[in-house]
Amino acid sequence: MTRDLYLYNTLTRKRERFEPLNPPRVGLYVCGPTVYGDPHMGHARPAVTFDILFRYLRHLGYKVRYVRNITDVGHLEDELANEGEDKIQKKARIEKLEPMEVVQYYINRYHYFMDLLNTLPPSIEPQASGHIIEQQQMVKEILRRGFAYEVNGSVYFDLKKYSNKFSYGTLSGRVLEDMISNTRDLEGGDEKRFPLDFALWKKADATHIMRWPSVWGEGYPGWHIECSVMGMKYLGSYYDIHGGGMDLIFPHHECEIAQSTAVTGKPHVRFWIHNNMVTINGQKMSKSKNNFITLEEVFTGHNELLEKAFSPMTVRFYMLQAHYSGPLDFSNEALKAAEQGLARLMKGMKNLGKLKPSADSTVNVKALEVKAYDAINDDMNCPVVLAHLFEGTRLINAIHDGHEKISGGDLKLLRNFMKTFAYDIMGLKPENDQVSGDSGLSGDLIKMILQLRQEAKDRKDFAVADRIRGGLAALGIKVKDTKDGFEWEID
RNA sequence: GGUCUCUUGGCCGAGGGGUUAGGCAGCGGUCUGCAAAACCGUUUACGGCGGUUCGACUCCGCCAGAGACCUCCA
Repeated sequence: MTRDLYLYNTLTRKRERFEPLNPPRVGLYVCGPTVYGDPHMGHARPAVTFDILFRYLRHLGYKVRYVRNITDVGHLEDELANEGEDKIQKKARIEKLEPMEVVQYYINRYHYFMDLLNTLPPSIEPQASGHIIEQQQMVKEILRRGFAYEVNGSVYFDLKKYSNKFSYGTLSGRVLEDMISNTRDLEGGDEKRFPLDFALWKKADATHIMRWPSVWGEGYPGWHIECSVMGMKYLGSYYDIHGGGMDLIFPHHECEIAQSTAVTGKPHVRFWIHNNMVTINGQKMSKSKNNFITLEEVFTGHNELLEKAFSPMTVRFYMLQAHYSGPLDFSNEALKAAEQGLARLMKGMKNLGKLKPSADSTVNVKALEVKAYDAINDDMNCPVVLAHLFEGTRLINAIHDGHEKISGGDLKLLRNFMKTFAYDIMGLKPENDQVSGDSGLSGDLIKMILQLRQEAKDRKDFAVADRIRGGLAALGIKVKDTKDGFEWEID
């Protein structure tokens, strides 16, 4: 019934059938944030993308270990030149905080906003700073195997030596020779034997705060080593899936592959999956371009590009309306459209509970379910899944209005289908449940006032009825008349 | 400069050689004291020029435009 799941593998540039290496277990590693700033729309994309994958793999019955790292050390401002400050340390200096204070603050922020987006927490969320010893061990092992060298207390990966035995650049489709001729700045760190060599361990100079003792002296790990180390520590030396933003393909993931391969002699990941970028006016949204919009700004509406606040589910829905592999352009209009669409879907979900079964069905629920599975199995085609959920919504409304009939068995099937796909797999959830207030004094007061308005309407005193409606509207309470009474909601 | 990708109707955004994506907006309608909401229905789309083909928006070539990576960024 569910058929096979196909995923696009960056490594082979093909869609491949997914099969766990060690069923029923699945190992999923995703690159998490570097915690030196507030999470923005760009961080939400991989979080949502791989949340869908996590949810769907679990839905298929796999025991998934989902590891998403936190980078809290070693990420320099300028990686190639091997200089520039550590991102965390820079923030700490500016804000006059302990580096770990910065880290903790942004981890908390990240968790808070990811939770609002209804992404499930990973099984393990390892921090680079908590795995210094393991990283040192791996660096030692790479050294022992002759794929690295030490200079003045720093250790660099020896790409020339590596590329004699293995090929570097397969993930990003690059050829080492081309890269040499095309590298903008061949000068870079003078300690390196070869310009494209990258740091595994860096000596900490006198001003560097984040430092750990090692056999090479006091220092800190290079950026790429943490993912090799933590992925293999928790998922084994060869695991199912590694995900992240496509901007990480080069050099981060390429270096990760090189490090892991240097140690085990083999690649460490079966499927590489990369989500595309969130753009704004067609340009990538990023820290360095300073064109990013934080999730807090979106959720509060405090940004000049936004004319109002948008809810977390609206953002989630908006992301799911595009396939993860394509760019997604951010705009107020797109979010507004998503908001309306989501509202329609959620109203359908609400009507679903009110449907009454008939003796027979005039709708084909089974076909709908099959199509939805086909869509999600086709490289997580969420836009098409949503299209089928809207088809389900259309059916629900038609049944609700008496244009179609549904049998008891089919109704059960339809409820299960809609809930499974909308809630369990797409990870959507109802929001704003203050409608038709049942909560507290103000809710009761509004209800009483509306009761009076109803009575005025019943005796055709529309002047009074309109005055009440207008008065409530001025207070931000929107009244909607229904067949058998009224509904209200706070704006 | 190198490598790669993209160009779909008013907007967002799927898709694939011949058969309805979907959402939003617009328009028409149902309902309603009015309004709002809701629901139903609905309009001409595939950058340009060639080629392959019985048939291409879908494959190939060229041109134009946009973008990504080649420093850090999800």
